[in-house]
Amino acid sequence: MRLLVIEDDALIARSLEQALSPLGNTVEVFTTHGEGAAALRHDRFDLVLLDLGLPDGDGLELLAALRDRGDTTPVLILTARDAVDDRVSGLDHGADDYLAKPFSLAELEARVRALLRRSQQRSDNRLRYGRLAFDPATGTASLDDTPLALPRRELLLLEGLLLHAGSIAPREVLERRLFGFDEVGSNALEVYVSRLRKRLSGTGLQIRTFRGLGYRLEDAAA
Amino acid sequence: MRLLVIEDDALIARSLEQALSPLGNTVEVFTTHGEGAAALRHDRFDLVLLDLGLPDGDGLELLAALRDRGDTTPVLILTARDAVDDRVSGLDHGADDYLAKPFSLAELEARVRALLRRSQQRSDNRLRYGRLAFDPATGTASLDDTPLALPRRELLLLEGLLLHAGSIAPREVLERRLFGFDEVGSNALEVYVSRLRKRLSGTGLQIRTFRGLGYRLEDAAA
DNA sequence: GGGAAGGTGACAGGTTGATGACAGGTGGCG
DNA sequence: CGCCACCTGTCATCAACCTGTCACCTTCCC
Repeated sequence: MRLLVIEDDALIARSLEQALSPLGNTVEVFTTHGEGAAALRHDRFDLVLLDLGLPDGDGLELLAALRDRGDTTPVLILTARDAVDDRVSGLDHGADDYLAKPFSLAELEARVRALLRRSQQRSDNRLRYGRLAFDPATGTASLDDTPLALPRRELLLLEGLLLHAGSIAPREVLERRLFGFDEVGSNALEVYVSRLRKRLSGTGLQIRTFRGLGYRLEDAAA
Repeated sequence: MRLLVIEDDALIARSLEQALSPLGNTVEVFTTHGEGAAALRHDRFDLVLLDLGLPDGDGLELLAALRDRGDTTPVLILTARDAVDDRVSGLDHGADDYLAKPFSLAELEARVRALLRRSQQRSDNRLRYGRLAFDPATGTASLDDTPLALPRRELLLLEGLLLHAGSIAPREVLERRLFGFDEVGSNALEVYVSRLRKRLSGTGLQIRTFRGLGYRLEDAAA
């Protein structure tokens, strides 16, 4: 798989490269939109990781131009945490998924795998675990294919748990996912865990606590 | 840096030692695969120089066993002749590089430096011992790559033991690590050793007491 | 045997996580 | 605007777990 990373922060670019290369991918890095656009015109990639917030231009234009040419290469957008607008307009402009900084490498890998899988087999990139699924494209969770109406925070929590499906989602990661850097001043995370637990009761799924570490989504049957 | 040399030819072993020690490394030499394997089970090295053609066993098996344990210590293979087969299967079995005898010391040094640099840069300064690993970056311990939920004090103790992997961790060092200068007024260390032992039971690892000295983490199999 | 070092079960007190309740906020709708 | 339903973060309270201590036992060594 050939991946193209368009990201100006050398540190982030490097960690992306180091995370994705071991999965058997060739990773190409460019630090400006101009270079990235040129690469996309002359070359074929299986996935593009695009940072919108680069100094030299509008990432959305790059994306729009790509789609106008009929190029359907999957694009995963990287945005700063609070830029919800970016995310939405990114998806509008034809992005396939988004990732808010800061993100964990596990999260990144999960998304990249999902996108690559989809582009290979035309299957969807929904995150699944047991009877649960989460579709990043529409931002909706579902249980047995029937949509779940979850409040925003609980949705974020569920998504965070699904991204770490099978392993423990660290407290800090979940906290950052729900509250960003807003430094919520109490046991808010526990509250949302509790609320989500209540909703999951009867679904055969449960959230297990790992003291000092975090939480893990589990099949109650196990 | 700690280097392990497994090589039966005393002359070669000596010249390896003499070439590598001046670079600031501690070099341990063993002349059989059996001894080398034992050393690798009980101790942590930054690099292993492994001669495949030893009379007492198959070096590839040693290498395979090492990787099966999840040990990613860099291994540089030495082979007698320009045996391409050995080289290929060595790399297949998880070796990081290969050197054919006879080799120049300059070449050896260059390869060793490259491997050490790479392993350092891997920012993977996890401590390992057998199936156990501890990542100082996240402050988490794991067994076979699944995180262990350990209370703080037991985690500190485990970390202390891993820091001295292969050798005896002195009592006072461990006490200082667990309790700082708080001068705990009883047999608290023994209590935590006992608790950690209980948790390690069934993992194939054990904590052995050295009266008047301290404790050492050991592979129960040995 | 006797003394010293270490091992371990039990316990009180502290800390972390879980959960119900509540007040303020937000957005829809007349 | 006023009402209502619902989402959010905080707190009080409770449960689970961690921590250090002690008592008493085992092991080692003379």
